[in-house]
Amino acid sequence: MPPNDDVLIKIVDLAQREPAGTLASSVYDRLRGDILSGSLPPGEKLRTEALRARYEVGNSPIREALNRLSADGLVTREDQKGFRVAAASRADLEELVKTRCWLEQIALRESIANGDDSWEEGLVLSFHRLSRVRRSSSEDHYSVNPDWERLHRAFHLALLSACGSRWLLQYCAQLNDQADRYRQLAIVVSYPRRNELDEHEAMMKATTARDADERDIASHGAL
Amino acid sequence: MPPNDDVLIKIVDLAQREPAGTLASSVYDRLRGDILSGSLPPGEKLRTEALRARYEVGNSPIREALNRLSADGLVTREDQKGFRVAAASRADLEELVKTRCWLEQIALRESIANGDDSWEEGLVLSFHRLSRVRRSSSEDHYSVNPDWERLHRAFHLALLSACGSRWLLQYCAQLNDQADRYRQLAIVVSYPRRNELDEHEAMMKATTARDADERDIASHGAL
DNA sequence: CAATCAAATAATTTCGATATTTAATTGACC
DNA sequence: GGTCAATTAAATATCGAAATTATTTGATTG
Repeated sequence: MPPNDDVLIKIVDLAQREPAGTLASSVYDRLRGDILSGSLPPGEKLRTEALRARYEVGNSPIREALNRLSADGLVTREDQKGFRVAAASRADLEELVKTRCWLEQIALRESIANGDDSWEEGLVLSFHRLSRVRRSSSEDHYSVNPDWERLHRAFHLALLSACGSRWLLQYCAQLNDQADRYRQLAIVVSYPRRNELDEHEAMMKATTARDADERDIASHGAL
Repeated sequence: MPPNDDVLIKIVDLAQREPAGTLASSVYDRLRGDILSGSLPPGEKLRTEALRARYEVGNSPIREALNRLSADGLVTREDQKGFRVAAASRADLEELVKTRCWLEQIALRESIANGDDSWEEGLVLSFHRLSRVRRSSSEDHYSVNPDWERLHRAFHLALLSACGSRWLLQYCAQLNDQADRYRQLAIVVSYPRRNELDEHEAMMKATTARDADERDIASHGAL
């Protein structure tokens, strides 16, 4: 079983996403982005009609996207009552952070134990890409830089990509999404102040050195 | 935050499922059952037309069900190429078992640490219900007993239901589904020979006694 | 005979409209 | 004035057909 290469390639290439081949997938991507960025706030009712207007497609693709997102946990669905953006609360966030810690700890441990050369290469590559873009797309005030967000996500998943379980990897990705959303929701009030670039470099170096005891790696960016 | 009660009630009432309120949900349930039971084998192409005939509904509910199932990992989707029942392989099974161990270990540990009285009650109730139905619906040869399957699933999830993370719980449920499928796929060749009733009772007693060291609990039924 | 290209066929995806269900509003009655 | 029932309005869920895309078939050519 050599899933490492497959997974790695997939993860690394998460960095530059290909255009969606179908309307439903395109709507899925855009809707997902709008939820993660917070431009569709938690609890917001997602009416077919409004979304049709927003994304300029028929109702079938909308409905398909919503169904996928509801299985992802970004949208809630109630039979005969339609869809809403998933709620957000302090309690949910605590649950989320806790779970993310549990799972990423395992994934990182296994990744370090099993990672091969191509994993390390992917790691270095991901880091390099991440280090070349700015956190904010503006200089003075913070405004979300989509490139950075994508590369940041790719870097984190590259770390875990050799854990040997597609299931675990997928779950970590899902929890990452959720955490991203909370970060976006919170970010308007606190412009990031840490030196994240250095943090990321340290993470990479510690990891490639197989230094599993840097356990706070997993908790980095837990909001 | 008291999510325990909500979750518990939800888990316990997984035992008797309510009728689906919408066609799409009904198709989702039936299709899911047919995949888990193996009557739709791994890799099988899922053509809209064939499913329309099989479940006697229109196009839209089928498609919605398939989209949800694909996010659940029971169905694979490729843009412009339709849907298939998720593949099954020895390698996948090993990955699955490994992941299930990791996650259930955490969930059980946390459940034992956090579980309250109502959790224990739910556990006893689930066990009682499970103990009153037979593994096989026939006496001499094995044939799947849907009641047992449902109650078995509910019992396992009741064990983990106090883990304090809906995410983790959902992941465990998902992995349980996958394992169920593999069990069904394998079961034709090996009629179960263990005394599962006793096993389950031991699991319950060890757990309510807060005996976290019975670590092989988590690996029970790992196929 | 193998390979390539084009037409025909089949399957997926999408749309517009209809039927059903839920939510809101009105109006009567206590 | 408030509550409940009936009616209206809105939204969801579903259908059947049209449009787009993949696959197969068959003919032609090197």
